Amino acid sequence: MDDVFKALADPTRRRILDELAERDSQSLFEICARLTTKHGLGLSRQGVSQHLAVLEAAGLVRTRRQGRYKFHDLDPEPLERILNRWLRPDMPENTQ
Amino acid sequence: MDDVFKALADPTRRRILDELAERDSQSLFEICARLTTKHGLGLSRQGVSQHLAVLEAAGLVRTRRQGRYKFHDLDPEPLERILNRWLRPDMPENTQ
DNA sequence: ACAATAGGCAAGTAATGACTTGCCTATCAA
DNA sequence: TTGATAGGCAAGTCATTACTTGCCTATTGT
Repeated sequence: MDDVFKALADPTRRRILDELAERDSQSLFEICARLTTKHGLGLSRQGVSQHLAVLEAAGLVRTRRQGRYKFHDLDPEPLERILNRWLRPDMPENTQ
Repeated sequence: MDDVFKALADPTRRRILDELAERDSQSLFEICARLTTKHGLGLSRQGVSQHLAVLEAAGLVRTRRQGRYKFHDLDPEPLERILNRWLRPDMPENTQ
């Protein structure tokens, strides 16, 4: 749980989630290109790679290797669990 | 919006939100006491005060002065807007 | 009035995090 | 098999942030 909040704390990572929400299964270079063109973010490939690693560690992004490509997909499941922590106080199993 | 994510990034601040979700209208000293006793967190009064300021700036906590006391209340509204960002992609006004 | 209580302000420190650069590995196409 | 493409690893820098300490203001009880 801690990892999810920390992952969401950075605005660039939130942009990446936006990007993956809009179009699934993008490679690292695709994400790089879109961040610079669509969102005007100019940061190095390695910068984006590190952000993706954080998102993956938090369970917000799932990856699959295919040849020399690595595709990234959004997984919104951890967000739903967050939601239940303070918004649905009636449920018993909020032990995060 | 940015402030909300940054506020949620810190585990101590999340504990404070937990505490306020459990019992509303606590003063700074009450929150300090509960953090140390219930959650085993040992940090200074000023530390807690700064955390509360961050939460208040993010709109997650509302305060009201009453004599020499300042009471704190949880406001979950920003959380709802945050989570709609990736969980409900159908809604048009997700421009956060 | 005075001491105790509740809280605020500001500066300093130590740790965390974002980002870059340089180099290395793996896959594919010619 | 060689060159180009996709990605990974590791160290270094710079900014942010969490936390403390010391001192100051305001309210309350005796």
